[in-house]
Amino acid sequence: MTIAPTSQLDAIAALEDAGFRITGQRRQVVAAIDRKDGGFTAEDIANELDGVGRATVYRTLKLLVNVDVICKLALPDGTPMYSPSRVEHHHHSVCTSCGAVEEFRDTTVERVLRSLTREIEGEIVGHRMEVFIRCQRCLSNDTP
Amino acid sequence: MTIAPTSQLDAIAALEDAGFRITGQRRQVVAAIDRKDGGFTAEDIANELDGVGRATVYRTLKLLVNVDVICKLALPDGTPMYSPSRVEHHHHSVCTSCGAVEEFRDTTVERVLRSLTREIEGEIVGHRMEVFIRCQRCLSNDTP
DNA sequence: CTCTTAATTGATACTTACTATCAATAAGAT
DNA sequence: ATCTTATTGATAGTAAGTATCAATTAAGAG
Repeated sequence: MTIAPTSQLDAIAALEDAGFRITGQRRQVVAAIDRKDGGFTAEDIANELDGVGRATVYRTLKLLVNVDVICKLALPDGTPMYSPSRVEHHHHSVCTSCGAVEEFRDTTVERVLRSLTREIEGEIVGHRMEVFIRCQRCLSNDTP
Repeated sequence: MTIAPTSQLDAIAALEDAGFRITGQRRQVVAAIDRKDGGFTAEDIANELDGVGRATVYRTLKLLVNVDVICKLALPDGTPMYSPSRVEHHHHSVCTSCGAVEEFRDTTVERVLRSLTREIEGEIVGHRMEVFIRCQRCLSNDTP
């Protein structure tokens, strides 16, 4: 599964295209996200960026979710996580031990959703699918 | 899709089987859940039950999730909802307008998960799938 | 039935993840 | 360079819990 990396420029362009102003703070948040490669929390970003207010971090993350630059997802207990969104129609695997997030695309999932159209009353407006795993690294650490 | 209703007794038995004590408060929480038929929030239960402390309501809900009597799920924005769990291996459709929750069982979903075993590194320990809908009732109210 | 003891409870305070308010600031169109 | 409106940050508030701990009580033992 090869993935074209979402660059800083893409995220900024996405905000610009959606008609939002490009501010220093938004650049900083995007740059901080760019440095991550797995999942991250809003607090991670807020703590890392002393020059940017907490409210602005949360506002910017919400914006980036809306323009599809990042995804908001959740651990089994509901703890929220964010993850850069690189693949078009994707889902996530989240390691419940270390919080590592991977994207995966599976056409079968899309097929399931189409088949659900028949099963479910009403209009499907969205979905969420997360697979919880123990990643290779954590499994290795189990039996040292 | 016919569903065998989970009764009060089932929930109490599940707690008992798991080695928990059966208290008046736990009975009250279970009874309150029994009166619901779609989704509900922890606050719904807490407000309805004046004789039971908030902490106890939250503790009992967590217990009931652990013994598989109810499920905890979430709206697209992450707002938590609970729902009685009647079908063995199921997923949820949640109406984003009115919060109505329906369970559905789709064997294709299970097949997808098995196929993901090949795609995903690490050991799958769980998953979550929610389909967001606008239910028939809400769709009807759209165009009066 | 009574005793004993560990599980459970509730009041309170605290935490996490945000959201609202609003005066001050700064993008970016002209 | 100016002006308008979006954006920001400090602060306070909300939602959904969790921790603490003394007081209570379920349920197994006798």
